[in-house]
Amino acid sequence: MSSADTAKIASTRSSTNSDAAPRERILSSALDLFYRHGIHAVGVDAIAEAAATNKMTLYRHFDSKDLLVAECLRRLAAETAAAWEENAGAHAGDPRGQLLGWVRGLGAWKLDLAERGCAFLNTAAELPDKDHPARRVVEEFKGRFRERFIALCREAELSEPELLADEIFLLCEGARVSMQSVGREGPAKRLPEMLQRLIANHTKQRR
Amino acid sequence: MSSADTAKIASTRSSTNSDAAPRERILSSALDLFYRHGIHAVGVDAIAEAAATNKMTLYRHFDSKDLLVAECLRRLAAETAAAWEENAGAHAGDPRGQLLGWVRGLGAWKLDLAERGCAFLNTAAELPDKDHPARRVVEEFKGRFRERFIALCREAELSEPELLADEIFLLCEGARVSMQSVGREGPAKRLPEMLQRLIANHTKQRR
DNA sequence: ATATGATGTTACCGACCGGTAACACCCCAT
DNA sequence: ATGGGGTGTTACCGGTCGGTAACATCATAT
Repeated sequence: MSSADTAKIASTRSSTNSDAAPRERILSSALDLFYRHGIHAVGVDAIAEAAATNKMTLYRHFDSKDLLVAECLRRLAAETAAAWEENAGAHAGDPRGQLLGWVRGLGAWKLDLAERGCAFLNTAAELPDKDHPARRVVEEFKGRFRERFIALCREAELSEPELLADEIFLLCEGARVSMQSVGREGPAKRLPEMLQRLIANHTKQRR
Repeated sequence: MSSADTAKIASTRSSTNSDAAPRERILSSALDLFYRHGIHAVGVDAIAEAAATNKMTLYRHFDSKDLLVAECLRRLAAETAAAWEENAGAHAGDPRGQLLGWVRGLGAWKLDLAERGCAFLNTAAELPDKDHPARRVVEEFKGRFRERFIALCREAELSEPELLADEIFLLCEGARVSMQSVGREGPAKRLPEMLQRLIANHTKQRR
């Protein structure tokens, strides 16, 4: 189909994540390659090579490529959840602070290294099959993400918490996904500003 | 990789778009299949079969699958542009009416048949190569989309038109893309409400 | 030292996919 | 009728990909 795909895939495996267990190397390499090149475009051989191992050990740890994809997303979801918890810990008992902290973190770095958009949404775009193991991870992750916003908006006693949370959710989703179409300097650049204003508008009574 | 893919692809080619020129049938069939199953998952044979023709005539009209994908998106972009023009005509000289009209149209049907999200964004997710012919179509389309919002917000003399337009843009993008992760009954359901309020907030002077 | 488990190596299979060649066909204009 | 252009049919090629088999190797624990 396209030009040389596989040739230029195995690139940045350099020093990151060496001397870890093969399973971990495979997971992180796969996550990286899937994100940068897409799932269909990355073969298991390329993953194994990037992880400094081989296809056999890959299949000893993962039953199939599909399950590997799902496992990658589970790992990414866990990392994101950990970031959430960390942010929650930094603003314990202060839901509004948590919300604003998350917004600040979004602008600081989350979006800068998201040139290829959201890994979960990209996966959903590539795997339309509702029964694919990775799809369930995507849906569960995004669902939890949304619920977390709702809970936070409620706890912060902002007005119309559900509507506000969903608006925040959509803005975040749009920002990540827009990286790939209108670029880093596009609308996503002003996301923190939008979110801060939005939250301010829902502070105190009504608007 | 997955289970039987190709088997259940050629399904709904029934009565739609018969008796048209082969090129048109191929384009609309390809657009439909690409959207529902993803680009990588749909082979040219499946497209030809869905278009009630064969692979040879497909390749007589399109030099490669990649160019077919790009042409499909060009067609979709043209259709969307036509819808814009139609909406503009219905509210001639009334930019605010155009904006609200578009918002209303969004809630009415645009999102209902977008179960697989945005075709442009899905394509970008599947084709990370910046030089792919389809990517250019995606970027150009989304860029124009954004600019249209900006122009409309300016003409409607809303406050902070650029920021508002980008917020509308991100909300729309988020809504479409969220169809695939949190479903039709998720945040996207309240998109029109969000947009109307947002526009109202930027009407008159300041907030 | 030796047994055991995890890892590396090579080769291979079957399936699918994008793309092409060669040829038969059919419709329509002259 | 007789072209000729667009279309259908079949068969094929080269390459890639997911997944497996069989065997060699290495490290560690007892």
